Amino acid sequence: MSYYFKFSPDLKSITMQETYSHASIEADIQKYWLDNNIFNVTEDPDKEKYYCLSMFPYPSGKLHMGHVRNYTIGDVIARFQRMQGKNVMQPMGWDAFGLPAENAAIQNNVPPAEWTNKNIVDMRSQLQKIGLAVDWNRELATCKPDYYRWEQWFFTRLLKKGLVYRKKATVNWDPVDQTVLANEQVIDGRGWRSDAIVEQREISQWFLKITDLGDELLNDLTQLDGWPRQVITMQENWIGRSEGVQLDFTVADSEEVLSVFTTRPDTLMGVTYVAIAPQHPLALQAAKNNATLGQFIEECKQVKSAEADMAVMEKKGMATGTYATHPLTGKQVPIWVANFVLMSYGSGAVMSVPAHDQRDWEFAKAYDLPIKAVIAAVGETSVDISACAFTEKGVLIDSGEFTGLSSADAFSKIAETLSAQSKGEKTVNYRLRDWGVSRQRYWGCPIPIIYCDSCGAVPVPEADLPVVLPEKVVFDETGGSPIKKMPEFYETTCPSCGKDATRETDTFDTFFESSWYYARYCSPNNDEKMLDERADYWLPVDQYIGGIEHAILHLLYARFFHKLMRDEGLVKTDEPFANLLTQGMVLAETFYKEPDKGAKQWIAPSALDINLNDKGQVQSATMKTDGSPVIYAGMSKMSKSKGNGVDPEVLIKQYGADTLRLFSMFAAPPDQSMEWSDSGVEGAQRFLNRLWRQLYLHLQALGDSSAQSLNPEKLNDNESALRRKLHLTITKVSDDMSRRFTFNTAIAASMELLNEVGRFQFKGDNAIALRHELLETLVVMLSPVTPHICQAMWVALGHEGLIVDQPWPEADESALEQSNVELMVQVNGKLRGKIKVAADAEKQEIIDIAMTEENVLRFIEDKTVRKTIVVAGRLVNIVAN
RNA sequence: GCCGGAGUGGUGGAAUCGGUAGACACGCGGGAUUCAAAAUCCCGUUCUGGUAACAGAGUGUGGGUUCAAGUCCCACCUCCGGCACCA
Repeated sequence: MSYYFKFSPDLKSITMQETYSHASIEADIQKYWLDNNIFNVTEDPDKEKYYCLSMFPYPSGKLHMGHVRNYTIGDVIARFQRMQGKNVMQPMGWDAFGLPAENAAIQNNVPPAEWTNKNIVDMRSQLQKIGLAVDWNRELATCKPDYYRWEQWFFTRLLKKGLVYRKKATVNWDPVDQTVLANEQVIDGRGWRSDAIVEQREISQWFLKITDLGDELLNDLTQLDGWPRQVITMQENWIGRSEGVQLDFTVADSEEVLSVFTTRPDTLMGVTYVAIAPQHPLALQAAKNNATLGQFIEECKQVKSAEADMAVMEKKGMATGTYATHPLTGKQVPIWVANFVLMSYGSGAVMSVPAHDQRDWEFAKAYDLPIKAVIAAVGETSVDISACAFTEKGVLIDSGEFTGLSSADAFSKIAETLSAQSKGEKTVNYRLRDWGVSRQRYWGCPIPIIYCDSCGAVPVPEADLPVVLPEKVVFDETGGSPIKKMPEFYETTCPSCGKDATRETDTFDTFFESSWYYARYCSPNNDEKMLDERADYWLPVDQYIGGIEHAILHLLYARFFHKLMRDEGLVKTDEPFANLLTQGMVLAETFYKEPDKGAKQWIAPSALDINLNDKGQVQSATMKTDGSPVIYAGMSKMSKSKGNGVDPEVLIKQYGADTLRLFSMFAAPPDQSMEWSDSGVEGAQRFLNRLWRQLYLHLQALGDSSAQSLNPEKLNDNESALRRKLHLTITKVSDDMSRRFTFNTAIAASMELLNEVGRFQFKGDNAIALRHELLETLVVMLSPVTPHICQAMWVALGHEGLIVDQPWPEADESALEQSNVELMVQVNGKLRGKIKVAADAEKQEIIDIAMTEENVLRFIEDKTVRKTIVVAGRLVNIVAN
């Protein structure tokens, strides 16, 4: 193998050839970084710390472009911050529990642990080829007992504090495979393997009281000014704090009470029925003597409990035949079973005011229930209750003693009246529901609980932790959890009384692991404690980077967990992530064939000949194998199922990591989706080649002599303008990198500058010195994005050591000054000319010059000037008619 | 359905605080180099009219505010993300 150039092992010299080859350079530099622990960091109280974190990957076995994009964004930020002089920590690890390992186990007959561990090895080596500035000493995998033991311990602490409880909740039950299915395993209401109609089943599960911290989770969002506005809004809406009244309807001829929450107690006098969930005990009771009702309740079990499914399904209901007593009027209203009322949300019952709630209105219309208007519009607006519900606030009518009150007054008055009679109370309610953490799956962290007939649910004592998940298991076709069939796992004795007892076989939701990994990175290898004082140095995370799809669940659970850890004295801050950057998806072209019968068959673009028209659009595509035509389906998310993914490992081999990184950062701003383009990658490579060649030619011109120091005073006008451009570019790139995170425009500005350097005639030693400043600065500014080639060029420029330890360039204010500025001249808002004026010209002077501009005159000569507007440094607008 | 976001040339995108629409790149067209090709370099490239200068139109659709709107306001259309057991 021949090397175009070769580093000396100490990074002290390089023989630069005319053309750039990534092959040897990248591997050499990566090895240097790893061997010399360049990115391993320790706590240094004298330096400003910077914790840069990208969401850790699920070890699927194959790196995809989404990963490359995510980790490159983080890496660019980490390197940039290090060049700002900060003590930067960028860790990496594995979100290693989860469903895909179980699927692989069924498919390939490999135990999930073995499959996962192999994937981690493969993916680590793929990740390292991207050239990330990662401290690999901190690596963790959530499926290792030394990680998950701490969340088991923490769970038992929470249990003792009363923040954990057990209640029944619905799951998707596959009656054929006799197993619980994840939502994604239910397709059109059927089990993905068995094709059996899935039922909703109620089983006992563990919950964390996230609603206890609802107010704090909401209020502390105001601390997160480094988060995108949209994510804050989504979290606010998700938490959905509302103030209302919790009130009781008594069930006629019974001791039972139906407790309901309403945000509109002012409409209480308009209640004409009460709706309860199909699983509600009262519904089940009523069904005992009512076969039709029983059948309806059975049907309701077939609707998936996902909110989206609930929202679009047909609203159905049936009368129970029982009645509830209105708390104020004492009148009887019918109790209906409704398929849209969730048992697991609130008390499983709602009061219905069809006149003033659209969903209740539609239900009442469908089942011919009475509609009683109790709110009238304020002012002249008339309300037609027969067309739709009137949901605004207004003035109470037909409401007995409350008639005439405004909605706001009635809210308090009715709440007081209920309270005085002990029938209700003002309450704060959240849309947010408590976090169900039980999963009936194998590949997860065992929930550390032992069930004893005498003592109940007993937490596993600290000394017995961790409860280790057995890794040598055999999966059967149904996908049921193997540990549920392993007596050697679940048979145990009660820690309290010593009698025979049963271990919990459910495992934690994998969001449990991802809720605190960012903190554990700060205290690696501590087998005495979950976290230690090192976490106080690093936390909070200064910059968190990950997919927008995690905007709600993961980020909310992690914020919640952080507050729980704070209350336990494990961390000192209120919030885990000071700044958040949400990256968009990676898209690629998709093609499919549509067989006569059956579903679309997706074809990988690599298997096709794609014909473009003369405008470069996809015209048609045919199979490489037999020339048969396929259909172009536009851009969609890269995925296995659509076969439109590209393999980063192959691309790195072909183009190099720098080219791939450069393209990923250049193609779109990080928060937008990014379209994959083969020719775009080639364009990125061309740019690196041009940069390399410019530097090569420059160094050739210099020969053995080193560049003179630049004398800015002696530059001619063109040279000064070019130098001004350089320092403007420094300002722009610095802002793009640190504040805006628009790496695409930072790169574009560097390209623009290099284009000018290529066109410029540098004559004389001082001009050559200017070119040296230009190229050297470009190399430094591009180094966070393309660290390998820039390191090589840095050495070629005659420097020793690491470019990542160079200070970031600062713009020279004196280079930015200019004597003349160009202004646009508009007439009636339309651009008609351009003028050059002195930078300090007065307004009148500018207008006078603008008025003499030939093309401007054409548009104003037969008109009267009514107004002139001068925007400093930008434009002049002359209003004339 | 609910919550959040996005729509700009042939394409990805730029225009940061209401002030030059289309930076930068891809693609395409033309040229140079070459025996030829690849690679590289140079020029052109929103649309319409015009040799050109220039003019008119133009940022999903329809209205509005303003000297000035891709940017602000109202209504709508389409696409994307999330909706609690995919991660």
